[in-house]
Amino acid sequence: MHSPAIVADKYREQGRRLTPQRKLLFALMHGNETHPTAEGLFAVASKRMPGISLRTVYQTLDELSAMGEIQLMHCDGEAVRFDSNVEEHHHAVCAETGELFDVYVDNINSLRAQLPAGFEVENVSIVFHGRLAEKKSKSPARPQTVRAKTTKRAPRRTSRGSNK
Amino acid sequence: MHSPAIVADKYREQGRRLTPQRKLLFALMHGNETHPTAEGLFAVASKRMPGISLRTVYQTLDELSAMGEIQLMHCDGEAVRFDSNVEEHHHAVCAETGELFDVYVDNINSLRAQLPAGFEVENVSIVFHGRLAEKKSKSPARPQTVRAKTTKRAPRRTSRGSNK
DNA sequence: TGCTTATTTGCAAGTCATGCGAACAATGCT
DNA sequence: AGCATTGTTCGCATGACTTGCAAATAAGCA
Repeated sequence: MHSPAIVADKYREQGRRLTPQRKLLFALMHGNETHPTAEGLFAVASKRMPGISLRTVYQTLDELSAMGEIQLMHCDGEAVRFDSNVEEHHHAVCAETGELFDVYVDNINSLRAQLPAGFEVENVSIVFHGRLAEKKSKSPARPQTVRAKTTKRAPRRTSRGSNK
Repeated sequence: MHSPAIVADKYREQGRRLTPQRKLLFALMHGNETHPTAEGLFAVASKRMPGISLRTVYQTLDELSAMGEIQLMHCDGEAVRFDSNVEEHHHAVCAETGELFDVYVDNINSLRAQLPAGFEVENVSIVFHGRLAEKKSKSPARPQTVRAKTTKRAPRRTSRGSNK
């Protein structure tokens, strides 16, 4: 996502108005790597601007995504998460914490996939499910070859609806 | 998913009862490659057994997934789809029709991914988004190299809630 | 056949999102 | 600055998809 100033310009160019709510949300999303849900962002925004409406958060996020400034990301059956990173990238989800990380994969084209006849791929999304080992060493992330346990994918549980 | 007879045995072994509803649903899911939603399966089941409850369909599907006979599959923000294929495989979604196809990828381990430090991958899920070209030739699906347009991923729309 | 206990059902309730319209406020103009 | 115009915000209603619950049923067994 572009800087708040640039996004503001794009807004103006489109005849949209710059409200305090929008300014706040631009700032909160810029450089945000937490992949927040609307509710999550709303919670943060509410601290700085009590009274802001969840409806406005949804609305602004929708605008930003329509403008290509952020991306929507559905993970399992959870609430939509918003990603300020619009570069081509993928994700890793920690089964422990639910945290979501950006992952860059540089050789997607080398995948050998048995696609249906006549299927034209427009884009591929890859999600690595796993968990963060108890952080012992803190070696920086570096390219590595995936080594997924070749176990059958464990039936993941859905989880929308009541959870009381 | 195993044959209805085998699934029935597993049910009996677990002290579960064999009801007509369950038998029907076993039969409908066995070999089913349409990745139906609960509502979809309910619609089909209702024809053969008017009066069957959507609640029962959900319940039976949950049991089957808990027993590892089927898998849950979340695609974008849509309703959960149930997959009778529990082998390790992936999916392709047609943006045109929403159809979902099984895809086998044989060299996932060769992906070069920049994962967070200390992230242990348990499994990877890959979804190919694209569309089925107007079926002109009908050459059988054969292994091929993915050739995704390297365009930025188009912001996909979420779509739950009203659609009236 | 009669019991015991698992199931089925229908409805209420819950979560995440969007539709809608009235009250508000950013902009542009004078 | 004052005012009109029209885009925005906000709260509530509505909607889609699921799950919780409890009463009514019906498997499986003696």
